[in-house]
Amino acid sequence: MDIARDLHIPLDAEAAFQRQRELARELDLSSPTRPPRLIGAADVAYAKDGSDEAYAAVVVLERDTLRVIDRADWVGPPAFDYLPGLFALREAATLVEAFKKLSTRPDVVLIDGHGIAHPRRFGLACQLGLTFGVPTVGCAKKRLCGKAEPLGPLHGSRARVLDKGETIGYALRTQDGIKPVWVSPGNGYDHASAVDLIMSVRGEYRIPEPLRQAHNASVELRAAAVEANG
DNA sequence: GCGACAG
DNA sequence: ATCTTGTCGC
Repeated sequence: MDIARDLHIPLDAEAAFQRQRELARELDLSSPTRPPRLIGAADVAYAKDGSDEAYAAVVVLERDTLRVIDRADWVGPPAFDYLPGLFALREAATLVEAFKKLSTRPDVVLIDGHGIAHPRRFGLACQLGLTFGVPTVGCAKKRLCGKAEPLGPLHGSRARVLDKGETIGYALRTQDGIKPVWVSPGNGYDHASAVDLIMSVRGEYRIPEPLRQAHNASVELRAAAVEANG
């Protein structure tokens, strides 16, 4: 799967900000044309010691069974230090390499981070959506920007996230009495479809099952590397 | 000027 | 993200 498009994101922070604003205009935020059957998810773990090593994992699950049917990974150094709002500079390249090794083409990929719920409306999920050429949805564990309206205590409760008068995403309760996750379109999705998708694969934990599997895969990848080396 | 700040 | 110490609950 080597259809990765080069977005030409500069490594200079200010130039990268500007490029994010440009690329945000290319996003397709309409509802997906067909219901997804194969759900991908991507996550990255990092070395516990100081070594500059990233462990990227992408998995593909069948939506009906929530079973993993494909996985791919990549290990190597991240290109950039983490900076809020420039998360993709650090994480995107590693996930692209893993994604290219996938033998299956998912209908949508869940990303551990924000989509348009981002200061310049171009979070990691947006960048990967354009790069992969596959629809993406962002599902973050914490808010980056904007303000959420109050939401109910039960699973399925949701509240708009507003930033500068604009709806940029939803806080979504995936389980009763558990902290919400933060859902926003990456590319090829609208708000309502993104929230519906997360609810349809929420599984039994706060983190939706595909992302939980991707997280496990990246952590296991790191464990295997420690096993092999030092 | 003072916080806030995906992973 | 990762580390850290203890605590609460199934």
